[in-house]
Amino acid sequence: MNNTSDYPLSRRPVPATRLAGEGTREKLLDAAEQAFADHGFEGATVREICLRAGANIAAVNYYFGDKLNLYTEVLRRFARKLDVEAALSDRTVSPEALLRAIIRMRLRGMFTSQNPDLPFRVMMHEWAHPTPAMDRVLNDTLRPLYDRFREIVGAIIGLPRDHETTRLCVHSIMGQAIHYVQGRPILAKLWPELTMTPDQVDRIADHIADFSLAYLHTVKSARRRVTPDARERKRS
Amino acid sequence: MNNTSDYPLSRRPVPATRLAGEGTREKLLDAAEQAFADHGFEGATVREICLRAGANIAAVNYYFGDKLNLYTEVLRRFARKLDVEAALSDRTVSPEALLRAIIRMRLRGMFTSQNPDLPFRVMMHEWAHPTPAMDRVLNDTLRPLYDRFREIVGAIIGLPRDHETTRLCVHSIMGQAIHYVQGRPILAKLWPELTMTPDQVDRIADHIADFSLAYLHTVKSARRRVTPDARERKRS
DNA sequence: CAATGATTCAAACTACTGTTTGAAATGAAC
DNA sequence: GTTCATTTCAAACAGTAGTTTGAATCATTG
Repeated sequence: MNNTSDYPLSRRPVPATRLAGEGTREKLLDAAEQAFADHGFEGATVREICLRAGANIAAVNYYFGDKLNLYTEVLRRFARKLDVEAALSDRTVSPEALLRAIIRMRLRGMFTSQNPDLPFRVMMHEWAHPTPAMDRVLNDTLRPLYDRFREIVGAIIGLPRDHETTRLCVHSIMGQAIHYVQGRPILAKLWPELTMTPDQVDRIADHIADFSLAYLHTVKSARRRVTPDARERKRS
Repeated sequence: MNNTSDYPLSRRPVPATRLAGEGTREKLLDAAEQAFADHGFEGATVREICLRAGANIAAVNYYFGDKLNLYTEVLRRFARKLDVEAALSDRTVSPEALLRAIIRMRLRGMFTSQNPDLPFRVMMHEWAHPTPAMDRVLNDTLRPLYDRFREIVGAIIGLPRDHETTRLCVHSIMGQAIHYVQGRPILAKLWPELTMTPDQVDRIADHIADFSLAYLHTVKSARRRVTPDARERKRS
């Protein structure tokens, strides 16, 4: 009764013959992706998800046990798509170019793909209102990306990825990008011309890269001017 | 029935003698501030607010008609505190110093004041999940601050406040600061050492100022190198 | 003191949430 | 065609939300 981890009891044997069944399970996941991306975990309702999936209200509990398990499954599916982030593994280009490419890719995924970047939108909800399902995804998916991103930025400024300056820079960049997602509703009112056309999105991405690299290069050259291993400048 | 704007029907005459009554109304507002700052509009419950105010569950409806009106009133009260932003009006110091002071003040208010900056925290919830009450506050309170901030940044880079570059820079700065508020729960897991001590908060504020001014000064000098009125650089 | 209006209170009401239930439909295997 | 587990379904359940109600309390006024 307490154990929720192994839910689809009836589905465990996988009786080698199910077509319609697997269909609604998949449809539920698709509908749930959309709903959770739109309204977050608490905002999305099981009824809405089932309605959009063309399934009965009891379908969620039948296939996933409860809403949280469905949500966890959605996060897991997202994780599989996210973690094979092609650009993040490419070590042949300069870290500066990599940084620019990552920023652009993220923003494009958010605003210009035919159906917007659902994984990222769900993450944004988590960012503001974390759920119990977050811990696992955080460690499995988000942290590797975060660590890799710190390495890239660290490479640009010539500091280890654990250095406070590196982390502050990483969060400055993340903050800029996330801002356009998190604050979209209010941004639209504060800046009506911001319609997020593909052109505009690319310009925003370039701006964030330019804006950030200006400081990163400052740190880099400041470090060059001092003797290496002298890490106690900063915080004048 | 439809009109919700003039609710306290029974309170309109203000019969010149009410002490206990005004007391609970004020207590409700105080409790609501805290609750809305903690959980946002939807997350906060009327029952919790009344409990914290030591009032009956019906008190909210008696004094404010409904939850949304109470919330609007809270936002209005915040507006009165926010809009006389001392630092924002000071035009004697350099815009750079002003920018730095504003960033520091905001972050300090968020993380180190004895009771944290409730207005700002409520705004952060609005930022992610806007409510119908937002429109009025947006125009009355947030937009003037936003416009003034654009002027300050515009003064630094020598561009009008409506220029796209100015706006992009403004949002880059806002994004950085908001990031530490919005993403606090997840930041705490991604970066456990970030305990937001007063020292650390000041260091973050300085970093955001340094990070941003690096680019702003780039734009300024880039504009100096070209003939004035030539606005069509940028977006190489 | 009686009366009047403002305020408080406990309880119920309505609506919505996630969840459970038990019967009905489905479809493959014998 | 019967059997059997899987899947679907409508309905109800339990819990919580905001809101309403009508009587009880209180304070002030005539």
